Amino acid sequence: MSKSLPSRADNYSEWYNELVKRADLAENSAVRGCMIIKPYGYSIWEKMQRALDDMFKETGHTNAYFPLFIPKSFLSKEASHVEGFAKECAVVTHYRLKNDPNGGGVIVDPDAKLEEELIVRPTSETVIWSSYKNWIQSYRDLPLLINQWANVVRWEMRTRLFLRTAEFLWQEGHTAHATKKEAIEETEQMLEVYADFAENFMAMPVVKGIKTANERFAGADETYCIEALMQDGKALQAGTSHFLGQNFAKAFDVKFLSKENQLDYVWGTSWGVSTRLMGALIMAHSDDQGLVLPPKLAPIQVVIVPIYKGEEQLNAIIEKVNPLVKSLRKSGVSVKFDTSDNQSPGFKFAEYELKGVPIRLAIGNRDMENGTIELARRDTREKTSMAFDGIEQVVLDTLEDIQTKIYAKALAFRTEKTHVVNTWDEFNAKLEEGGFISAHWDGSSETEEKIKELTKATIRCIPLDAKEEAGTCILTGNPSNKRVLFARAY
RNA sequence: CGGGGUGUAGCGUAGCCCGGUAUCGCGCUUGGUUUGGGACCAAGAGGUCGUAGGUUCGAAUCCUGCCACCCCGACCA
Repeated sequence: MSKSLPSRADNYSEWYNELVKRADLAENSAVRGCMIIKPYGYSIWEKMQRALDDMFKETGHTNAYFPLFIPKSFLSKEASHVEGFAKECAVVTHYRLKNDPNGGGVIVDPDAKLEEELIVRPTSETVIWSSYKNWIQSYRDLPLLINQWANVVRWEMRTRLFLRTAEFLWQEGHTAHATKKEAIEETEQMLEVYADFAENFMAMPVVKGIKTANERFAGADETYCIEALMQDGKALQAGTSHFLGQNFAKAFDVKFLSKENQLDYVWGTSWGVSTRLMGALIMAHSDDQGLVLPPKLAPIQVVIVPIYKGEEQLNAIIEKVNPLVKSLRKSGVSVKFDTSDNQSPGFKFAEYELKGVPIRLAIGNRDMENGTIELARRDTREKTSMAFDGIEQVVLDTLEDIQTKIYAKALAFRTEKTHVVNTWDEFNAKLEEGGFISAHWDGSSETEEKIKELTKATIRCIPLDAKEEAGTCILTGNPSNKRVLFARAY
């Protein structure tokens, strides 16, 4: 294994792949397209889960669990939904294996064919709505606010660790409401939750917007999304929140009796974020030295590396550092004091930088004599020698500062890479530079398709904060009343 | 699924054109010396050369099929 990572400038995707593996986040599995999330990677995901789950609970949702398998018939109930997912579903056809009578290990027992094939869920709207039918009779049963943490399978052609895998972990919220207004409010509320999480925990700025009809979720009336910009100038859809209208209620016959004794279909939403956020997190901040993790999601926030000659010095350092470790932990900081002696300090420095540990403290004999300790921050790679006394407060402040600074840096990058263009030539020129392009579009699917065909750029979203502004479509010259955001995307 | 490429120890590789049972580095084990930015010395362990078949006295090497992975397209969170 060579020591340094491929650089982002040389080969961005190779840099990404190598980083995921070297930082011990994940690796490919024996099954094509599936990934093994390793302990270090999983602990980041767990931190994301915890934060999101708390936010879901605060907004009134509860968790439940629905099965992995979906009867094939369920999937055909909502027409556009099937169309969207049919091409990428894994199907269970048999329930038993047997020994090959010809000797070659086990084979599928042809006598064990299922009467109705089962689909491995690509998403759970159908199973969940078939249950909601039994759970909802009256307006008093509404709203129904449920979330589940689960794995889903979408048989993708080309996969990349975290960004697109055949099986991935996610959460999917599925809610049912008495009124359209309330369902839309829920959809918008969850989009806000996602944006809040992305910005305040992941330190990743996002654009909130709605998808065009082409990019909409299969079965939704409206898809809201958060879009982030990666360091290579490509956009990444980081989360979606769908207003389902009455589509699934009609498909699964979910009706309720209102206060006015009127029978009506319920209104639905669904919303999800996945382990793809891990990919977003990696690409948003990391550099050629390795991961850069926001303190709020870093499994190890502070690592302490002792530098010593002989056991006596090590013991003195341990004695000095232990109280610091204890008090930092008491303040809720996750600390690793790495006293292992099978690696040199230099190796440890490089290793913890690769893993994105926000703060490194190094203490050696020199510091012991001077009453100092060295603090290195991962985001800027600055090292400062400072007084040992009072270091705890400095660490706490620095963690907050890193969280703020990496957000500011990512935001500055996005601002710099967001181009407002008015002509087709400008559009193409800026597209090559990468980034978001804010331009007028005539609102037709044909034009959107045409632009995609010509440039590989898609409309990421119509930003929620887009101003009313008269203009002409970048391609057709037809009138437009607001700008949309284009980019090449993951 | 189309076009291109690659499969040799845990990882990265040499050898392949020109057939004779595998090279080097990292990592690993043991012992010693080290430790302020990826330490050094010594001794070890580890390989049915992706897989199935063919040619041959003999195949990592030549031929054919298959599989996997990577890059570029079509599809997607």
